[in-house]
Amino acid sequence: MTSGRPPRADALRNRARVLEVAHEVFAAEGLSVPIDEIARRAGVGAGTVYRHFPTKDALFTAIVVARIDRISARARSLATAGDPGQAFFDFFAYMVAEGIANKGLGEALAGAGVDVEALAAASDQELQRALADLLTRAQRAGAVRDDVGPREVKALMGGCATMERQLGASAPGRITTITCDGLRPPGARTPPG
Amino acid sequence: MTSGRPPRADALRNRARVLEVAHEVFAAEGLSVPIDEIARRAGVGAGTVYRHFPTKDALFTAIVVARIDRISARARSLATAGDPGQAFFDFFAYMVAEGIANKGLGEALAGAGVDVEALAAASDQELQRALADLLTRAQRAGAVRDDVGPREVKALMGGCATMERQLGASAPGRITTITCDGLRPPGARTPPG
DNA sequence: AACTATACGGAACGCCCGCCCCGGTTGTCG
DNA sequence: CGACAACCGGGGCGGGCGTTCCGTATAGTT
Repeated sequence: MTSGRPPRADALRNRARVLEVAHEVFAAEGLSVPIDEIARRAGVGAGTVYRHFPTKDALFTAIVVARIDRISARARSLATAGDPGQAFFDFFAYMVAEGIANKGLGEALAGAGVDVEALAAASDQELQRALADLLTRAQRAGAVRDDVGPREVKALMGGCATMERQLGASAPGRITTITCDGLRPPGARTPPG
Repeated sequence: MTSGRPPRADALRNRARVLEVAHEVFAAEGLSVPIDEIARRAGVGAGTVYRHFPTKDALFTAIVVARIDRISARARSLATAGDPGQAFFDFFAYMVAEGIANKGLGEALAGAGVDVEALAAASDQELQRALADLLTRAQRAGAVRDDVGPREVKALMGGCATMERQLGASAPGRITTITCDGLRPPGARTPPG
C-alpha cells in the first residue's frame, strides 16, 4: 500500500468538516448545490474539497454510501425480528422517511442523475440483498403480494419519498399508506394502527 | 389589439416546425435539451426560436398546455361515461401512459423544475377540476377510498410515470397496478382484467 | 529556531447554455 | 420588377459551475 506517512492534523480536520457540511447541505438542498457553496460553508477553499475528493460525485458517493450502509444494517436487523410483514412495512416507512429528510439521498434513490450506482455498486447491492430478504420473508408470510420484486419495491420507496416531499405537510404519509396498501395481497388490508 | 398585418408565410411555417420538433425532442429527451439542439433539428437558427417564443419556458409551456388541454378533454369525456370507477382508473392509466411516453410532460407533472404551474395555471386548474370530478364520482360509487384528494392522485400519476420509466420494460405496468390497488377501498380488489 | 513536505485558498480555465443582436435574405405588395 | 419591411441565421455575451494550478502558509521534525 502507499501509506507513506500519516496525514497532517489540519487535513483530517478539514476532511471531516467538509464531509459533515456536505452531508447537511446535500440533505437540505439536494445535489445541485455548487461545490463552492459547500467549501464556503465549511470555511475552506474549493481546492481543499477537491484534494480530499477527486470529484463532486466522489464526495456525494462517500456520503451516500455511509447512509446506505446504515440503512442496510437496519434492514438486516429487522429481518430477524418477529413478524415478517411488520418488519417489511416498518422498513418501507423508515426508508421513505429517510428519503424525505434527505433530499440528496432521495434524488439518488429516485435514480436522478449521478452515477452513484456505479461507484457505490457494492454498497447498493448490499442494500438490494437485504431488501430482497425482507421482501421474500414477508411474501412467504402472506403479508405482501407475490407479483413484485425488490426492484419495484425500491422504486416505490424512492417514489414515495419524492411525492411526499412534493405534497409538503398536507396529508403526511397518505401516499405511503396508499402504496403500502397496494403492496398487500388482495383482501388483506390492515386497519389503522 | 396589435394586429397590424398577417405574419409572413415562412414565419408561420417555421413556428409550426419549431413547435413540432420541440414537442418530439422534449418528449424523447426531457426538458434539459438545449434550445440550440431544437433549432438545429428544426433547420433554423436559435434566434428564430426566440423570436417566436420569448423564453425557453414559454416554448415548453405552449407545448404542455396543448397536451394538458387534450388530457382534460379526455377526463371530461370519461366523466360522463358509464361506470365511475372504471372511468377513474382508465384515466389514471391513460395519464401514466402519457407521462411515460412524454418525458418532458412527465417531468412537468412530477413538478420538476420549470414554473409551468405559474404560466399554465389556467390550463392546469382545468385539469385539476376534471380530475376532482372524476375522483369524487368514483368515491361516491365506492370504487376509490375516501381519504385521498385530487392533489394526491395527481402526484401518484406523475410518480407512477417516473417509476415505470425508471424500471424500463421489465415488469411493465406493475407499479401502476399496485398503486391503483392501493387506491381502492379496503377489501375491494378487482381480479386481473 | 530552522527546514521541508504537506496542505491551503482562491483566482483562473474551459465548457455549457439561455438569450440578444446585427448584417444579410426573402416574402409581399404596388 | 423593384423596394421595403419582416424575418432569418448564427456568432457573441453573460453567468454558472466543475475542475485545476500555483504561490503561500503551516504542521511536524530535528
